[in-house]
Amino acid sequence: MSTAMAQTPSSSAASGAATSEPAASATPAFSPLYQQIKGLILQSMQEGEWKPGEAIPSEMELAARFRVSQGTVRKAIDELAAENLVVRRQGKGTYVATHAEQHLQYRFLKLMPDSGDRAGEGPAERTVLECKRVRATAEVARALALRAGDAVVQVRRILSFRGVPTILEDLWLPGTAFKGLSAEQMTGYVGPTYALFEIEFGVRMVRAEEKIRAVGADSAQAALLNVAQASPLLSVERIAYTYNDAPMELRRGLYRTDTHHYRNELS
Amino acid sequence: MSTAMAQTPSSSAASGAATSEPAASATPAFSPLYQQIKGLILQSMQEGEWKPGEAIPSEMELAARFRVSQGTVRKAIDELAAENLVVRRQGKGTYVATHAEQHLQYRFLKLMPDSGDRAGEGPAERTVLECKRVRATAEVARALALRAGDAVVQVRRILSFRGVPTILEDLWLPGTAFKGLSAEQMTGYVGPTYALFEIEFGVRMVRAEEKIRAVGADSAQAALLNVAQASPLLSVERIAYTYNDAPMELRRGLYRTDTHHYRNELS
DNA sequence: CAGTGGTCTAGACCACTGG
DNA sequence: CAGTGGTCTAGACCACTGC
Repeated sequence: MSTAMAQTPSSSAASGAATSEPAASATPAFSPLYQQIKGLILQSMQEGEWKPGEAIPSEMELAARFRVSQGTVRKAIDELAAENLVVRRQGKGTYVATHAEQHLQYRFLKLMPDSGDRAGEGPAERTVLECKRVRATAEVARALALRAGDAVVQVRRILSFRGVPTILEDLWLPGTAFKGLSAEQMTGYVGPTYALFEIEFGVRMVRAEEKIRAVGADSAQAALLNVAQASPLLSVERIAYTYNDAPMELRRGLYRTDTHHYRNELS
Repeated sequence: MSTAMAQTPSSSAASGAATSEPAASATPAFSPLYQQIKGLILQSMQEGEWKPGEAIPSEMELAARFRVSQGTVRKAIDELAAENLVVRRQGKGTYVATHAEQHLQYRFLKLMPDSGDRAGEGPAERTVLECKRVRATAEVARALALRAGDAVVQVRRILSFRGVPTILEDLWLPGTAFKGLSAEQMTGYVGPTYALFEIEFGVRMVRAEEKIRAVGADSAQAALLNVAQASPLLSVERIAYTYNDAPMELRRGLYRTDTHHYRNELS
């Protein structure tokens, strides 16, 4: 699996060399060893040393590589696991999380059928209405941390369940990272769209923020979703981020909530 | 538990560590020591040994009490902290979480002003329209795990921000636990409603589930929220639970989302 | 069986809080 | 200063997976 392990530039992590930095930069920043280790593991994941779905080295190996105890590596991995960046499997190893896994499939889609059984509904049927390169509007540029006018890929599609159109959504993706994304690709790919992004473009979405509103369907939207004009719909605006908190997708969804609901758990 | 080793008094931690309590025993399943400790701490919180806002014993004290190492207690508390049941403060101690704290105030209210600054908005102004004892409908009974016809307290109120009515909500609470709840109490109390529930009725909400939909305002709702009839509103149905996963509140909110939005973070 | 993650211990030291 | 939570280590053993 992992190739060479010599590549550990800051493996000075050895003897608690945490603190003493040149006082020049006003950063008294003390960060615990395990946080530094976490950062190094994260960095290796970003750089593709271990790809989504692959196993990372065992705790023992990582402890040796970073010259720390297994417990310290463990705490670093604990945090990565808590953030869903990594999945632990007892007796097997620790794996880089991926959207291409059955049980983690719809991690970002909180819409559930009122019956509560999403599995019984089968996979969503996708209809791609549009997939084109355009220039970013000011708004899209702001959301994606681009400049207005930069190239973006815009996708419009409908998701249906049991043949009933339920979600109408528009996606905007940075043009450079998603060069070559086509309607055929988005239609034909079997599995979650985010898995396609991982596999074809090497972009893994790690977290997302959503702003939810109730809106009335305009005539075009109503026609596409097969509801009456002005019907109340759930508007879900999502910004999804990759590893560095870099925004990589803006998505605006309109959800029908006559047969489904958005489910959220608070704690 | 399996170890028979002298250094691993796991059984004594589970049963013998019950110190003064009756030790509900009947601990059937096998679970790690730290999970058992977590359960015991939880139990003490439920029983009111330490009340919301108070400090629980130090890790060392708990370790002695349960006859386990500090590390094991630490892992138990780590989980409780991750579930927001407890708050750690370095150098001071570990405290039972409470809704009566400034920075944890609106833990269950995800509606944000579009400006993003909820603090700048000031506290919500509450108008209680109704607070009465009624008999549970089948639906309310199901949500609260009661029997249809059982007594419940029903509250209807409006929350306004900067004088603008923004949320219309109905609450249903089990009649036995909330005997004596009055409109004056709900109006006059300074602080989150959940803090009032904690202090006056000893009921602490620990987690909640929400089902969100887009709906159109009927004429009565429209009048109360000062919007046009059929305006799209966010319908938020919440069931809040106490310690034992016992449902203690059903709440149906209608949120205006023309100036606010429901903010959610996915990971 | 060997190798992985998971639990538990014991002890050391660090960082923060308050009197 | 003493007491708290926070970090780190080293070593032991347990539970699970696969060969």
